Amino acid sequence: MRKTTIKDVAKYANVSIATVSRVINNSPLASKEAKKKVLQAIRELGYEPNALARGLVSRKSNTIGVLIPDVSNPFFAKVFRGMEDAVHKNNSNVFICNTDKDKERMLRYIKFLREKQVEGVIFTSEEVTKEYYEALYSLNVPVVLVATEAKEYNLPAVKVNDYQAVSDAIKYLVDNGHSNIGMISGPLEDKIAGLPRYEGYKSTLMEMGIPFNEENVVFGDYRFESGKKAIKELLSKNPEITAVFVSSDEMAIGSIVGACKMGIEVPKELSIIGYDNVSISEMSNPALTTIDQSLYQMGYQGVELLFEMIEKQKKEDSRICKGDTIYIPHRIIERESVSNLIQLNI
Amino acid sequence: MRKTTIKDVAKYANVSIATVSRVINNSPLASKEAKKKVLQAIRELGYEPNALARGLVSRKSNTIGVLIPDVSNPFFAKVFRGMEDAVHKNNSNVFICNTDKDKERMLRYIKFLREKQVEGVIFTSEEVTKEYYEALYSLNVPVVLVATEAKEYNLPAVKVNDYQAVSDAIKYLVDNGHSNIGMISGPLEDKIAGLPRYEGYKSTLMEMGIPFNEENVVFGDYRFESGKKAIKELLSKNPEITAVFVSSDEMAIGSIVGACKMGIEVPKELSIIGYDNVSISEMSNPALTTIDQSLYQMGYQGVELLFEMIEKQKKEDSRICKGDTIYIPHRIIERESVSNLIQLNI
DNA sequence: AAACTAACTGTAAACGTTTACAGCATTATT
DNA sequence: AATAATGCTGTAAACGTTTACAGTTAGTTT
Repeated sequence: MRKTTIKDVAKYANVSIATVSRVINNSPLASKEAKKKVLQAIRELGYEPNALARGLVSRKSNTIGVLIPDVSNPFFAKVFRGMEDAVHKNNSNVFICNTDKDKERMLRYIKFLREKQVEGVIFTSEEVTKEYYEALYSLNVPVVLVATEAKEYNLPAVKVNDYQAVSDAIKYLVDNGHSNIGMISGPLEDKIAGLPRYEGYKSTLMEMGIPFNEENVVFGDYRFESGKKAIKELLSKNPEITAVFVSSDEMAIGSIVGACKMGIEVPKELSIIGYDNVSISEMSNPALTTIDQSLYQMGYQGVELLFEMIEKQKKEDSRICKGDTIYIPHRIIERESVSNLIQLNI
Repeated sequence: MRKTTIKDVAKYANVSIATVSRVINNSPLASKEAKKKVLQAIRELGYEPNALARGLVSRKSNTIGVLIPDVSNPFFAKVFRGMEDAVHKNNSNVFICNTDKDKERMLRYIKFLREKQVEGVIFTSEEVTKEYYEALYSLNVPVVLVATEAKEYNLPAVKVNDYQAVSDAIKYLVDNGHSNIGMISGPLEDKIAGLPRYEGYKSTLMEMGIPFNEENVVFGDYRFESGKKAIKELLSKNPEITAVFVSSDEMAIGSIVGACKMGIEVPKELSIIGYDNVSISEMSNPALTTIDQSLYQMGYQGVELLFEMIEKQKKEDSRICKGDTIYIPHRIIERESVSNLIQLNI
């Protein structure tokens, strides 16, 4: 059963296909009368233009691609939701690609996006390796990085300043009277969210006149279970710790649960501050004090930037799409998992 | 900058575009020699076929649409992840549409999917109203329902049997010695997840010889905050309750937190069982005992079914796509939020 | 009344593919 | 030796749009 085409509409309305096309795209070249006839025909036949054909001749697919590790992870889910809303505000669509941080999947998807003639792509939360950069470059469309950056390639990016955010978190703990501060970090090989946070922790401690001690940091993989394990390890290495900065909310909640199983009460005996402000952080018991990354906004803004670049590229017909990193604001969300030692001592 | 096309490849390899096309689609009509020349040319020119043009002539977009309330909700995120994996296993792509349970958005998206020539659509977790059904029907492609059903329209669906699942949950509580069992339900106007679960609760209670009491059920909206509020309301109406079935995990975790704030210990003084087995249910404290819906599998299977139907429709050239509801298995995940009264009494 | 303009309309070419069809060697069959 | 079959190739039409261009009509200016 063939779908209704522009030809059918033209015949039905007794005009040429050019006129129909003009009406659809409401060009000023169509007369009132023609418009009326055509609109009527469209309604009666239930016509809907074929985006494939449109895209082919206009060279516009109205589609962008999003490369993201895993939408089922609450962190990415939130970021993606922001992206999606921005995409639809711009009357466009999005192909989503879960890469699982797998090289082959990533490369396959990039190829795929090319075939689909996407007009831009968002690359989320992974390190931009040389191989990835080349694949992206060959796409020949604007690329925006979200929750990651790649200064060496000069790609535009939207993220929070991790170093600064962690630094603020540590200062907050110190302001609350803590000086024996531990950390549960992501892996240091992770150049995006691992290393910079670790360094933020280390430098800020030193800046505040607190000696840095390697024993006070333990590593995890950002997930719940690893937080549960890590807190035990940390506390067994140094039971004197009164507060710990944890590199992700999920892992932080793991630490709370882990501490609880050890009979340690949060925040009375141990303060915990997380990172991300993912929705589950309000649901933990006690509710998690954390660094808000405005994930939704990060996604939204990344896509907005992408559309600006697409617009710009179209005008200038330039091939190269460079840009700086835009740092979006972060802030501390005070909930229940950090106690104020100073107040307590008064 | 024009992209490399099949013509460029043909010229470069000194063959006709038909031959190039044959090689790309590895048709047996291409000779070994031609294949070699063409492949070489493709590699050197970095050619990638244009999916828009392909789709136009072959009338295949290799794309399906997913209508889903909100991917940033962990429930849907998990379901969607299953869908996405199934889609990519079938060498296809997916347009995702967050409807926010908003009628206008839904209708707009359906129109949209039609323009994009999707070959099938997944409709998730909402009631199929007459208006929606008609919009979907006009798409003229197979539709599969996931986490919802619509017997009156005979649409194929994949979901768990809510009534049975709730019934099992109640029996489980009874088996653990509870007889004063409350419920935090979704709204009864919700024909998909509200009413059936409420009825499962009511009937099973009666079946087990426990009188049903309207006072023992309180309503929420499945979200955390409403669970927190609801448990207070429930307990104030009837402090004798020893266990409560809560219609979603998020709301159940809210109840745990709410109870805790009231100084009531879960599960020692109050048992709570949830519904969904969303990833955060392992992260609550105590970890939540719940009914597993295999969300990932639900999404995966829904998409698999959709592809089968697309295949079938292509062969039979039939317009109508009817089907039964496939109930996928559910099971009780025993964690820490339900206590066994019988064991305790021994 | 001729020439020009304005406001619209239709024809046809393009977009980048797939594929039916016809054609041409080459080999196999009579 | 003529015919048939096989294996491959290229030409051209189609897919459903957009849009440059030429054409038509009616109204305005001279």
